[in-house]
Amino acid sequence: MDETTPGTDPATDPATDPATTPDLLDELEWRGLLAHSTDRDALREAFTAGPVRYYVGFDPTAPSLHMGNLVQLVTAMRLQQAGHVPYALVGGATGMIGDPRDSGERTLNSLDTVKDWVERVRAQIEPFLDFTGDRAATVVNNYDWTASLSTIDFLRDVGKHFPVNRMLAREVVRSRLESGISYTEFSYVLLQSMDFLNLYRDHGVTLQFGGSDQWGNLTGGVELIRRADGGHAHAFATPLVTKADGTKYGKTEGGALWLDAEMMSPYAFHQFWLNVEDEKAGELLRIFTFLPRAEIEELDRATREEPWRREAQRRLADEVTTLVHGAEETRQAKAAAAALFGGGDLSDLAPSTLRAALQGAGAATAPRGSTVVELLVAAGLASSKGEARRTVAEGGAYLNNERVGDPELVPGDADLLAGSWLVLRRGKKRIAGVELAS
RNA sequence: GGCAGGUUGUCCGAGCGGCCAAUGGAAACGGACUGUAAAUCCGUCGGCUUAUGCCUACGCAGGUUCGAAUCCUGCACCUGCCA
Repeated sequence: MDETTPGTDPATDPATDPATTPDLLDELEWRGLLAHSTDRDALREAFTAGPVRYYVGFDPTAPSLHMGNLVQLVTAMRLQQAGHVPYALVGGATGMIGDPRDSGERTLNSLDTVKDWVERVRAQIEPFLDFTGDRAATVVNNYDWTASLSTIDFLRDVGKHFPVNRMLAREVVRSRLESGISYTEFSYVLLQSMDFLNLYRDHGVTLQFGGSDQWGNLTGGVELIRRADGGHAHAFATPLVTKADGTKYGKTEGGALWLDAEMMSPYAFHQFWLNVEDEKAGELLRIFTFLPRAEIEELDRATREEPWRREAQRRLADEVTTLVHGAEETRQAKAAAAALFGGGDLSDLAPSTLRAALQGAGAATAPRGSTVVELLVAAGLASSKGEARRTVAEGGAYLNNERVGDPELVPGDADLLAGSWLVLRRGKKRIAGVELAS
């Protein structure tokens, strides 16, 4: 992460360019960020009345945040840039419980694991927000006010405000009644609602947003503030980002779209956005970038009229990768892709360019004398020798951009690029470098 | 606590003594076509020194049998009905 976040660019910063920036609520609406919300007019009024303190939570369910969380991070940035005050909550407590999901009961993580993930998540969140000035962000951890809470207090002060019949009516809960749901997960909504109440009381926070799967938890908090304190708070939910066919993103390439560079290289991250379907490019530009309306509409037009140029995808990939990994990593990812997908002869590339490209795409080492099958496995392009053999048999294996027919082929010195490198490819897009140990 | 049903490969879901590494669908992967897009069509889809071979796998542990995902016993978990 570096300082090249779009927020620091005056040309795209809504807060410093009020003349071209419509009302914040209109802006969120235009970007398709309001999947659900409490009273919109009330929310609009609150936004115009003055700085709103708002919060968004991140549960440590993994060592890194992912694409779904990025929607919230970027949205939090938008609100801050529009003059409102962010509170980012890390779920040290809620992460110990786990919110109910359709796929079934979660496995509880240990306290140590959750604590470790909390710190990682906190570190990931911080670069996205501005911690200076009069709208400085604050990071809070719900473990701080939950850990010492007694069961009796919890049941009297919080539980009393939750009618079980209403809780049972929730979509997730209903869907889980057949397959089973523990009391622990069933109670999750109480914890998150209590978070909102606490932030409302102690920090004057009056708005919470989150993913649309959180809608029940968001309204739970609004309800609780009303019942417990007679207060009025707002909530909105961002849409679930899906592929053009409605299925979830991140099922390819072996898992979720992680923000952590160790878990997903900036190159792979950049490639993901670059390969987005035409129909989704505009939507994703609206959600994930700070490009102004006119520019996005121009990119929409480009996609419609000259889809093969993929201008929208290129711009999307550059913007989002820069936001998450910084300008330098983005430059390298692009350079790597240009070198590897350039279509030219790989041996024409300068050794330094090739090496840098392969480092970005993924590099491994293997002993000399390895067969193509062994190299594919070493490069991580196949998970077993059997799979590697199959790939060769299917005509999907390439060595230095040449299709390989013999699984037992042993590359010789003449095949080495930049001294000791081989470029392995599986299919059209999956590329990795292997350096032969001497 | 009682009775009934269930637990199969990444997921869903067949199989109900040998022909089962296990039908089918989805996902995924590869090819063709393209634009590193979508759709479509074709192929692949447990592992291994590629083998009329071995290993691992049908909730867990035992047992019956020449032979078990399939039968028996115990255990665990899930669901439903009754208390």
